[in-house]
Amino acid sequence: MSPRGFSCHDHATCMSDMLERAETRCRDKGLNLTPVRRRTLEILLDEHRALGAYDLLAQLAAEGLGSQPPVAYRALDFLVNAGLAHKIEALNAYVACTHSGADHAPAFLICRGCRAVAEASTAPASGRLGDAARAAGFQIERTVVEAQGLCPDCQQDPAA
Amino acid sequence: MSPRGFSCHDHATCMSDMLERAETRCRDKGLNLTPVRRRTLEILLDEHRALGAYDLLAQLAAEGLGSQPPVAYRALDFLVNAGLAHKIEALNAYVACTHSGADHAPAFLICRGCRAVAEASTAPASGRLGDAARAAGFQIERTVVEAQGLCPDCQQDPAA
DNA sequence: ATCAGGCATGTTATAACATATCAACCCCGA
DNA sequence: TCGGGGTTGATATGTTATAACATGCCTGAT
Repeated sequence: MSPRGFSCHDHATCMSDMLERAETRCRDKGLNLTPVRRRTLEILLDEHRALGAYDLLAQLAAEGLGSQPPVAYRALDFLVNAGLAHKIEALNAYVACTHSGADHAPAFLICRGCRAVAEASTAPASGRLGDAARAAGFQIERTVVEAQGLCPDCQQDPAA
Repeated sequence: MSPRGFSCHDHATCMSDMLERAETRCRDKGLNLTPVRRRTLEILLDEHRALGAYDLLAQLAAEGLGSQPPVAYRALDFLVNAGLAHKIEALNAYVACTHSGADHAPAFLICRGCRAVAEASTAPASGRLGDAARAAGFQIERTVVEAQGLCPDCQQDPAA
């Protein structure tokens, strides 16, 4: 499970690490990590928290990489399909994937204070939801598992 | 876990049952189940699947119960806060609660074919996500657990 | 060499989801 | 009767997401 996201870390190394993995992954899978897509991923990695599509778009626009909504949504779709980013349904926002390995069923701890997101893995079909699905004859294709609350830092915060 | 929603049942009885429970619950808690709120719940119960706020609004409007978005959102907020309905985050849509008991941490099986929704319960802090949260010092306040896929009926369907 | 096809991007417009704000009303208790 | 809380009415706007169509660019087949 080892979540990531609420702990201090060498951010520069973390980012370059993840980017490199993303490039390898795309090369291996025949995917085209174009400048807009790469830059979108960089922004997500850099923030290390959930960003709305329009937040991203503003950044991209400021850098001359496109200013209309489809630009952001296309880049995000690509990243999500490539497994390099995830959508946080409870926030309508997006985060970079921090488990750069193979396909996985992600689960998230989402801080309502700072929108920081820690990613963990779930066993999709195991557990009680899987039992319920099997009992009902329901075929699971995708799972959304998100816990909202306060991260250690924000628990200290007066604003909390 | 016993999911509900993909099985045949006596719908009329189911509805009147749930409505009665909702009324009892509101009376006990000093909540005011007004006509708009009650009708909104009825529509959700009747459909037995995820409805968008604007779908609901259209129904309400057709019945002369208000035609502007706030009408629907207020009613839905009330029902969600009262525990009589849930929001399906992955669809930005709403369903009637089928576990009319006390507060619970719901989990959903959502059919992408017909938008039918079965509700189950999760143990919020148990399981692997709870482990990860404790390990990270994260304080969970709310969980979103949603599985998307195909219900038994839609698995047969040619359109699937 | 050229042209068809795929893929990425540019551009405009609009759909779909959600909330802020203020006014009016109604009921109940002081 | 006055005032306050809660509900509704109404207008406007904010936020998130996609449809639809045009353009450019590379590449491989002929």
